[in-house]
Amino acid sequence: MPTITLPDGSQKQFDSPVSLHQVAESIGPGLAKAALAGRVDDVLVDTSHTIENDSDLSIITAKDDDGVEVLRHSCAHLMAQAVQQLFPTAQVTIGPTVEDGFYYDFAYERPFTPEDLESIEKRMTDLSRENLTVERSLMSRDEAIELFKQKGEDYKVQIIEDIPNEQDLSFYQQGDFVDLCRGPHIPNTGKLQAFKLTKVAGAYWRGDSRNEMLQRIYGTAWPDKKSLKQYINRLAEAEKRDHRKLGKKFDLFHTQEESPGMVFWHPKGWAIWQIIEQYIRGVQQANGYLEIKTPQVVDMSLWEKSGHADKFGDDMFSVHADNRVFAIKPMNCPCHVQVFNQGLKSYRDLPIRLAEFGSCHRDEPSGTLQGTMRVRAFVQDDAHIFCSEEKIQEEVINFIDIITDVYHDFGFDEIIIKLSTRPENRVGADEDWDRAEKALEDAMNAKELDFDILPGEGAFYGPKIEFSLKDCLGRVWQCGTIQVDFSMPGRLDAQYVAEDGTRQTPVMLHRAMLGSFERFIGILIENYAGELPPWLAPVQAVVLNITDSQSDYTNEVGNSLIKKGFRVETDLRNEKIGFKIREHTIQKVPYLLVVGDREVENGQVAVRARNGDDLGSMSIDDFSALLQTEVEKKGRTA
RNA sequence: GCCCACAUAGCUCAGGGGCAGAGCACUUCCUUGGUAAGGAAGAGGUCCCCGGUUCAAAUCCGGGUGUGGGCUCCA
Repeated sequence: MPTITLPDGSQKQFDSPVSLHQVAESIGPGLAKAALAGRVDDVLVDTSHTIENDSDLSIITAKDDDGVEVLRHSCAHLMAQAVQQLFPTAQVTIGPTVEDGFYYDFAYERPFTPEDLESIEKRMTDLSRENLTVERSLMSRDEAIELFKQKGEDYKVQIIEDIPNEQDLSFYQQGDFVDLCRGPHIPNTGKLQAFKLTKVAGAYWRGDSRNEMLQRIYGTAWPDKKSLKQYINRLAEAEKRDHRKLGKKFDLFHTQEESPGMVFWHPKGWAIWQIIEQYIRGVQQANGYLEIKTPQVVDMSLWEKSGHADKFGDDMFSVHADNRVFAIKPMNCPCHVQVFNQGLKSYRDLPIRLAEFGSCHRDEPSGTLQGTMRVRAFVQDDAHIFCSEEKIQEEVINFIDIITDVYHDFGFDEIIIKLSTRPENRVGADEDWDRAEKALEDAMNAKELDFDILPGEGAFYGPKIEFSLKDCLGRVWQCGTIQVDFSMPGRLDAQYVAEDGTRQTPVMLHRAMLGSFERFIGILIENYAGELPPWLAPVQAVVLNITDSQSDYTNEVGNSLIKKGFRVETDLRNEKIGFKIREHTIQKVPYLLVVGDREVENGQVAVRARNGDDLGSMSIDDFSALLQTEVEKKGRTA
């Protein structure tokens, strides 16, 4: 006689064990129809699940995140069923949900083509219309192995064999298709109304690059057609913002075959770069950093000593000269230690914060390159803080203050922070790790920051904090980091004289705010969809004459603004004013200054904002003041 | 690095075993026009590279390079 407590606290009593579906029906036929699964005492179950004892229950529909998750997972099964009907020799492996959708990996004798995807999707629609009941059943491990062996599903057999023997396994059957699955699943395939297969790709069996490659089909699924459409629109919007597309459109940079993974920066792209570099330089100067510059090409022996050759040798470019082998530096840290090592340092000198806009090259695998986001040559806003262990926390707190400020200046309000702790393979004593991890954690708690802990994800030489930005489309980009390093100062003989006269090895903190300029500029372009705020815009204003007769005045206006330090161009072309306005508006120039006879006469400019607003006519000084205010706001909206 | 797709004018792209196409951009001329495209003419190509098949290859086949989407990787 179970008493069931619903999320609103109300209770229902039943004379005998009831299924979730029956409970839902007792509440209302609408809910019964919408029910996809349920949560009984915090365990997700199918609607067919029978409740025997007093329990808390919430019915899950497509309005719940869990419901959408179930929907997507079931959609993966639907796809697998369609694939096996169309391609009977295809073997199923795994089919989990991912953000916004799902995938399923198949082993098949040939790759699936885009045409295959179309027919699979069509079959899925048919199967959904058949409204097949999805039934759960239990089987012993041995029975299950026997069943899948019979079906020739070698991969499933492997999966089942890895599951401990004692537990019974649950299976879900819909029509002719049965799959091993923990569930829960939707009650019938008719619930799947809004889905689309998106792409086919290779994926290694069990995610290991030594294993064979399977065929992965990705799909997306939503509670209704409208959400699906919104999702597709969101993808289209993201594509429009693609930094590679906009980089070309706005003439910021290009790449070419002869230099894969390396960027040719054009004047406008480099202008953005320089604005950012000068800004970061200013921030660092204001916070006790000393800027340095170290060589690109350094004898391999240093990299052997630092440990890089051993661990990253494959990723390092090298050059030969004088019968020696040199590495093109993949990181700046060993060079920074060399600078630290010049001259005897006292504890009074610490902390020493050495910063470099350090150009690094890494021979990344060709398949990983992507626009300016993942490249083989990049510049980091890198710095290394040499300090005593007691100072770690203070330095980390300072850094958190600086980086939050910097991100706000760039218009990012949502910062995601993660602490990565000791990995299995590591150097340094456990007590050192204890203290370092605690220092990082305490620093973040002192700043009252929310953060996730990623156990085992730290670098081999120390724990780290990673700072990621969420852009306006909700995408997350890892940018900043601060990492404690117990290893390198010792390996490279960094020392200082302590208060008691003994030689001590400093702790080194690796830190970056933007990560790489290449990547950060790519992120900015996509976040702003190319519509950079005035402080970052490569061209802040264009002065346009209406006819040739105003060209002298146009040049005067342009030059006087350039002299004030603004980035301004003139457009004297023999074109109609509407044409010129259109072109520069498309180029996302923040302000267009139109000059006709009226303006010449009054010594003014007619100001048009990028969004089309007419700000009226004003003097050049007034416009300068207006632009200056905008520039000082940086990316902050408040 | 692995799987799949793609590579044609400066850009976006169509075409396709038999003289290489469009729109925009570019050049010249006309036009001097007040807030998102004025008009006319012209120029522009090793159809990514190397092989093969064929009377004939930009087109079909093989290899390479690059790019895109994934996988692995990302100190």
